[in-house]
Amino acid sequence: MILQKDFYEQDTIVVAKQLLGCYFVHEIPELAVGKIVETEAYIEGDPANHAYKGITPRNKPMFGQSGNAYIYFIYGKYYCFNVVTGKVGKGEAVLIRALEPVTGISIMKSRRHQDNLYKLCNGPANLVQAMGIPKEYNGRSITDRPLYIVKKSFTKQEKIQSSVRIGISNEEARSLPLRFYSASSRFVSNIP
DNA sequence: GTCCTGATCCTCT
DNA sequence: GAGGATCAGGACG
Repeated sequence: MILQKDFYEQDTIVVAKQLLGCYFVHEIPELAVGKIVETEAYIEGDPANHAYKGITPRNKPMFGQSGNAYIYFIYGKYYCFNVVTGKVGKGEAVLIRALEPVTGISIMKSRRHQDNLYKLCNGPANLVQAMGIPKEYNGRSITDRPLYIVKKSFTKQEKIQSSVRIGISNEEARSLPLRFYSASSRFVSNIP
C-alpha cells in the first residue's frame, strides 16, 4: 500500500518516526527498493531548516503539498532527498538518511561504485545515488509510481532510537533530538 | 558583484 | 579523527 497525502500531512515528527521500517521504492529504470532505517525531521521554527527564513526559489517545494519531494544540492556534489510533511505552508519536511537495500542491489552497487552492502545507502546523498533518483523529481508528488513509499509490514516493530541531527552546527538546532533510527539496524549512517 | 557556509562523502592518518 | 573537494544559495554592498 502506497503512502498517501494524508499520511504525510500528519505531524512531521510522527511522520519521521513512522517512516522507519517503510519501503522506499523507485521503479525506473528498474525496480530498486530500500527499507527506511534512518530519518531526520525539519520543523517550523527550527534554525537548521532550509525553510526557516521563509520561502525562496530553492526551498519552494517545502511549502508545497505534503507528499511532495524536496531534493536539494549540497557541497557542490551531492543531492539529498526529503518528503514534505505537515500542513501546507509550514515548510516542514523529513530527510531520508539511510536505507537497508532490499531489491535492485546489483544496480545500486554499480551506481555507487561500491560493493559493501552496508555502505550502499548509509547517508542521504548515498541513497539518492543508489536509488537513481534524479533531481527532476524535486517538487513532484511521491504518492504514486514511479517513486513512492510503501507502508511497513507490522510483523515486527522496530525499536526507535533518537539523537541530535547529523551535520548541524547551530546550537539551538542541536538541542532538538530530531534524528530517528532503527536501534538494531546495521545500515544507519554515523553515530554522533 | 564578492564572500562565506553548508541537512556530505571520501581519503588519508 | 581530520581535511579537502566543489558550487549554489544567501547575505551583504
